[in-house]
Amino acid sequence: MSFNSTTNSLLKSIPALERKPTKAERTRAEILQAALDFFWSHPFRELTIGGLMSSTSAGRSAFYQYFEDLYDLTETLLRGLEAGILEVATPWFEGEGDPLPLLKESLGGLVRVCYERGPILKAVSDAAVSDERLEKEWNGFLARFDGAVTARIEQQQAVGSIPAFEARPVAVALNRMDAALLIEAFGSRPRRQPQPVLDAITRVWVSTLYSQTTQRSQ
Amino acid sequence: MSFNSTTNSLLKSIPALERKPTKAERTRAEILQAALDFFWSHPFRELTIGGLMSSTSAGRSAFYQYFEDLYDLTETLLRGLEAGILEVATPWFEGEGDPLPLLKESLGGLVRVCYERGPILKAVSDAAVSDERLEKEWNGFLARFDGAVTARIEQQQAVGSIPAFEARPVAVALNRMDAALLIEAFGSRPRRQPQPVLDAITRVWVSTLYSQTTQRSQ
DNA sequence: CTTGACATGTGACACACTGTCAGTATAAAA
DNA sequence: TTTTATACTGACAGTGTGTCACATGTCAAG
Repeated sequence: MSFNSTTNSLLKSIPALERKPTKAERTRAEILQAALDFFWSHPFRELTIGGLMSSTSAGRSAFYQYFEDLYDLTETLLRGLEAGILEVATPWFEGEGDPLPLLKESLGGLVRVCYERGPILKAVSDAAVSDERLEKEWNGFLARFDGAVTARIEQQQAVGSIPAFEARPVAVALNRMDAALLIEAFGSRPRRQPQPVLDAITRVWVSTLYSQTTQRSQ
Repeated sequence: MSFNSTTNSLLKSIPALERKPTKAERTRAEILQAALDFFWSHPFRELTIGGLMSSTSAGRSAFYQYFEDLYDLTETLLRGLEAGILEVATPWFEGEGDPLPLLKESLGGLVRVCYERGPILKAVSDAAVSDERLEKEWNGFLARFDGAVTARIEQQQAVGSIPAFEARPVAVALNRMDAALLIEAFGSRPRRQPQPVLDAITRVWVSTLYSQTTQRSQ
């Protein structure tokens, strides 16, 4: 009754240029899909090349035709995730007009994407600590958001919608909070309810950036 | 001119009951110290039992007399760190009177302790993703702070010093931000300046908890 | 001291996983 | 079909782990 409906979801070929995927493309997609399925029910540490490949039609050695190692594979998943997140974050990053609704829209999109692909997020961040190369990619991924948020804060500080303070450390703080919270909430089953997570994140962002605070100095 | 001044810093025996440490205690302390030294200049992933023990006076197998594996050793370091942090966090958790200065004192202490022992923090959080047992300990460690912060928020919401909202998710968000930021800032050399980190953390905590926000609803 | 008993440490082993390579099978092109 | 390039495989060596029987060290009682 059911069949694997997402096997080719990773190819994302441009419809116009569609053509029969070659054997190599199919095997590669099969491996990626197997990894993805795995991450929905197991942590990264339990993944081995042998185990992964035995859930595909190819033997263990075939893995090395497509990926250097498990971290390389994981990096591929990260790239897809980054694209997805960047897309939903656009409103606040680039939108015009009242920034508060834009921020809320972006945070809502972020939570939605991470709810849908939480295990990828968790797998990547787990894997990153064990591999220098992937760790750099992961840090780069985070740093790109840090940069974008910093720029946006500074731009809005210039026009007075955000109070004056050193933008980057606050941007980093907010982004790290997002990442840690989203991983914890949606990284593995059972996932938490998205709404309270969104509410908490929104509260912290909004009060940090858009509330007229009366912070007494030291 | 210099000598290893901290070799026995891990024993922490009660001064009154001091007595000559047995051979086993000395070896154990030597291993812990070697690990600590290691973490100041290398990430957890580069630690192996063989490498660790070859920087001590004992052979590789002796390691297993004292620890189950590297995660067990790392757990020992976590326990010491938790004690240190709990101590400096007391003011806001338990103090009486105007909560804002208490919070600032606690956050200041937190940043100071983590600046001093950042590599431990990073080593533990790195190691945790690779080992189920240590991961549980680490989550427990975080959860204890979540609980304490949640309780404190709710108590102050009851007396009106903090606005009404669901306390736990916000507590979790703030704690995860702290952890991620402190690890990133102080987890490995070169460490960042403590002051901007403290400022950013303080800003987020204070504006989230103690500023009269005018958050427009959705 | 010397002895004995217990505490501490060791070398050698089996295991699991990794990454490589020469050679084979299979798919695609001619 | 034949040819050629591509995809795949099994066997191997390497690295690190954890365990075991045995060796060595320590220290108190005789």
